[in-house]
Order: sequence, then structure tokens, then C-alpha cells
Amino acid sequence: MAAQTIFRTLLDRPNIISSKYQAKQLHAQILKLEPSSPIHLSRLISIYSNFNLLHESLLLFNALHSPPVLAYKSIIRCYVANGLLVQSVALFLQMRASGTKPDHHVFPSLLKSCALLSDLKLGESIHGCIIRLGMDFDLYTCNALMNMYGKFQKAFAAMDSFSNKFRIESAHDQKVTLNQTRYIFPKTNANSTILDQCYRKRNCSDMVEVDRRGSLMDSVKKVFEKMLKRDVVSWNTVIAGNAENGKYEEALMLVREMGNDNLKPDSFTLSSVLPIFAEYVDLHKGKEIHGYAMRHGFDNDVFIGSSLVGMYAKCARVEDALQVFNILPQHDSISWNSIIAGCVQNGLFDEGLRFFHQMLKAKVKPVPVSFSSIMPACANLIALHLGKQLHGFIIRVGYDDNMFVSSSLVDMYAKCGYIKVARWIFDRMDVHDMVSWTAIIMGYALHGQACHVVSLFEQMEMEGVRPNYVSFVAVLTACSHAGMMNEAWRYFNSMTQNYGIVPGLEHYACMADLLGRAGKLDEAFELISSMHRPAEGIWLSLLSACRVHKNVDLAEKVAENIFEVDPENTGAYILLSNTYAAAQRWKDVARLQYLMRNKGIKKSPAFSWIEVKNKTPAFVSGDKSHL
DNA sequence: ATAGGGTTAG
Repeated sequence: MAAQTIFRTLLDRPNIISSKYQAKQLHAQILKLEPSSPIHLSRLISIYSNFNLLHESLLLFNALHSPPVLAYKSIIRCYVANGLLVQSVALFLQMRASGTKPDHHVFPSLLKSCALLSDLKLGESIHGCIIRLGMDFDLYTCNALMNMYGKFQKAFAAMDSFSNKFRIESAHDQKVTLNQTRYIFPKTNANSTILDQCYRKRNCSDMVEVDRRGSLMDSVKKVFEKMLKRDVVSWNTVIAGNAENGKYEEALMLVREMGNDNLKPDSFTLSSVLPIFAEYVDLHKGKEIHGYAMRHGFDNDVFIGSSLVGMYAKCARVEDALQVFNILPQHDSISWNSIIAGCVQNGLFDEGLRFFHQMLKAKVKPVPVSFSSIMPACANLIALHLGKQLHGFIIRVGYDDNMFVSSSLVDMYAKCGYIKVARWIFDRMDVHDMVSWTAIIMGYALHGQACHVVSLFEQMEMEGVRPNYVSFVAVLTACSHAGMMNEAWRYFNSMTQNYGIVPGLEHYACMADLLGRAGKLDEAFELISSMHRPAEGIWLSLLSACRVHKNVDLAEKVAENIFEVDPENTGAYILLSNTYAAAQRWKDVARLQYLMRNKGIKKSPAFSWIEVKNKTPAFVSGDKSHL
């Protein structure tokens, strides 16, 4: 009798069960005393699922004839926690079919499942169900709804930059039935099951539909505005949703507004806001947030730490990034990635590699981001041996199907001179986004294979991937090097007319270079003069073309333009002097050299270096000591 | 029960 009271108390106050062991003891008691009470079994399921014991929960659940809401809800949540998303949805449908009315505890985890599945239609129909049941004012449910719509919008934006090859394929693959079995499906990789993958394909076509209807951030806003009571999670959710979808000003405005609700920004708020200032390269505002975080004791938070590292790195303050990183009490794979990427993005390749090794030594498992962050270090150091070693590592851990990782490999192999390997990897990727297209195009451009560049660029456009600023740099570089004047003009015009991209310095430089080498010096001069604020470098390259074509008159005009902003530009003096020399105008050469001596302008010697047998000797021009 | 940080091309 006493035992019975004890286990009843335990069941009524499930929180006092503090270990899996105690839960199993309770289970034994129930089996002894009331083995078939659905209420007690459901409570036990709830306890088991709180410990994330899916197997134990399912064993009990499967034995129930008509499971109560509590049992359904517990299993659904446990499914989601274990990444068994389709199963969680299937069980919800089964629950509806059985006539069991869901309570408001079911929806938050179910909506999370929809968000992770990126299944818009499903999410919206569950939203409908929530409204019909009158649960659209529940705080937790609304928070989960806003999170879901924000995630949909993000997934949709990502899909937009993919090739539509994937979308076309998925149009034939829409029949995914939700079977109601409660099996745990074999996992194909860390987080997804076979069914999950079917789902992911189906969503792509769902997403196309969103295109016609506009932003899902409107849905987030709608839910937010209708809420009667909002807690800090509500605010953080809507702020993060806006921040993640590029609505930076909206997000920052909401941060200011949350004070009116008597809610103060917490560590979640800050970690959503910091990436905005990183994107804006606003060191001042970023530091303000850093100060706020320190005053509120958030600076130990690994989330805040990672975003601070990222912010400082974006603002080219590697020293500050390192300091933030070093005082963090704990490092997870994301904070390691922040510092690795921070170093690499600022050209500190060796430091980046050192941190990568330290991460491995600290037994932190690298994730795909780790590899896509470190690979540019190999690419820029032209360290093929290292890149290959990492590639092997990538294959062994099964990250070679990741788009970011593959793109970085394409770039690395191309930069190391292995364009065929780069192409081989590119061809084996199942989706290409604009960056991966640009990487392979740039690879061929670097290798001077303009015909490949042009055909790949066309292929990219045909697959519905919008080229951006960098893509045009790549294609124009190739045209310029190959002397393809007509194609270059076509792309230059297409960039502005078809894509609305304002040509920048690099594009003008390609065109000017091309015109200059073709001897169309006046045309080049005209083009450069039409620029908003021509940089010195671009004038210098035209000046160099003037030297090649011995056009002294234009050279003088160009040099004048340079001296206007930089009267002591060494390169300009030397190029102009060389132009005079090429035209055999020796008096002018002497005059210039006299001027240079008077102004104290000296040519600094050029040098280059090369790796030979693990040593890297430098060669200063005119140096014959190595011979 | 619900919310946050890091990635690839110049």
C-alpha cells in the first residue's frame, strides 16, 4: 500500500524523478501494481521522453490501445528531439485520425518539425488546425509559429540561389506518403533519414510557389501582431527571423521596441544582432554590444563569443577577435570555426591552420563549416599537399556532398593548378549555387581557358542561377585575357541591363585592360573617364598599355590624371618615362628622371619567391647570387 | 513546450 502511494506521488510530480535509473524503477513499480493503466503508462512515457529515451517510450506507447493526448505529445516531442521528423508528423496525423483532440502542448514541437522539414504546406495546414482549435493565442504555439515561418523564408531564400535542376527533378517526385508506422528508419547520415530526404526534395517545389506569394516574413509579422502577450522568446524569435532574412533595420527597430514591453535584450537577442553589425562592418556599434554583453555577464556565453569573434574579424580586428576567443571558458565547434574563418578571411592563413590543428587536438570534431573555412587557406597558400590531405579527411567523414565544402575544394584545386580535378568535383555536386558556379568559372579564367568560361557561364544562366558581381569579374577576366572583345562588351552590358549590377573597379579594369592591349587606347580612356571615381590602378594599367603601343600623347594625359590625386606616384613616373623611352624621346626621359630625383622618388626593387625542396628563397630583381 | 553564434567564389 505504501509503495502504491509512493509511485502515485512520483507520477503526479514527475519532476522529482531525476535520473533514467529512477524512471526505470518507477516503470517496474507500475508493472507490478497497475500494468494496464493508460494514464499511468502515459505519465511514464512522458517521463521517459523527457530523458529522451525514445526506445523505452515507444515500447510503452505501442502497447497502449487508445493512447491519451499526453502519450501522443510525449512521443511526438521525442521524435523531433531525435530528428525523426517525418515520424513526428505521421504520429500527429494518426492522433487526429483516432479522434484524439490535440492540446496546446502538442504544437510547439510539431511546428518545429515542420520548420526542420522545410515543409511549408504542412506547416500552414497545421497553422489552420491551430486556428480551428482556437489555440492561436497560446504563447508557446505562437512563438513556434513565428520561428517556423522565419525558417521557411530563410530556406526559400537559400533555394533561390540554387540551380533549378533540383527543382525540376523534384516536380516528378511529389508522391511522398506519410505512412503511419512507428519504426525508426535507418539513418543515412548524422541527422536525416531516408524519408527526411524524400521530404527535402518535395519542398523545393513547395518553395517555388512561395515565390509568387511574397515574403513569409509577413506571416511572422501577422502572428506577432495578433499576440495578446509576448515574452522575451517572442521578441527574440521575431528579431532573429528578421536578422536571418536580411531585414536588418526591422530587426534593430524591434530590439529598441522590446523595451516598451518591459523586456530587456538578453544573450539570445545579442547573438542575433551582432551578425548585423558584422555585415554592416560597424565596429562602433559592435563594440557597444560587446560592452553591453560584458556589463550583463553575457561575455562568457559561447554564442555571444562566436558572434563577437565574427564581428571583429569582419571589421578586420583580428587582435580583438583573438582576445574574445581566448577568454571564452569553453569552445565548441562553432566558436572554433569563428576564429579559423576569422584568421583566414584576414589573410592569416598559418594562424588559421594552427587553430584548425588545435581544434583537432582538443578533440572537437570538425563540421562541414570547419573545412569550408580552412580550405581557402590552402588555396591561397597554394598548398596542394595540405589541401589534398584535408580532402581525404573530408571524404572519410562524409562531408564531400556539402555544397560549401565542395565549392571550396573546386577553388583550392583550381588555384593549385589542378583545373581538371576542380571540374571533376564540380560535375559531381548535386546542386550548384551561384558561388560554386563562380568558383569553377574563376578557375577556368585563372587557367586562361576562356571557351570553358563562356560555356559554363551560359549554362549557369540557363539553369536559372543569377550571376552576381563576382561572377562577372570572373567572366570578364577570362575575356580580357583571351582578347575576346565582343564577348566582353556583351557581358559588360548584360551585367547592367539584365542583372542591374553596377559595374565596379574590377569590371572596368578588365575592360580597360582588354581595350588597352588591343590598342584601342582612346576607347579605354573614354571608358575610364566615365567611371565615378577611377582608381589609380586602372589609370596605371592604361598607362602601361600606352607604353606598349608607344602612345606618348595619351600617356601624358593619363599620367596627369594620376598626378592630380597622387603627385608622387612612382609607378606613373616610371611608366611614363618608359613610354618616352619606347618612343625614343630621350630628352623627356631625362627630364622625368631629374624630376624624380628632385622629389626623392625611388623605385623599390621587385622580388619574387618560389618553393624549392621545402625552402622558399626570395629573388630580388637583378640579384644573381643564386646562379 | 518555443528562441541565438560559425562557411564557399574576387
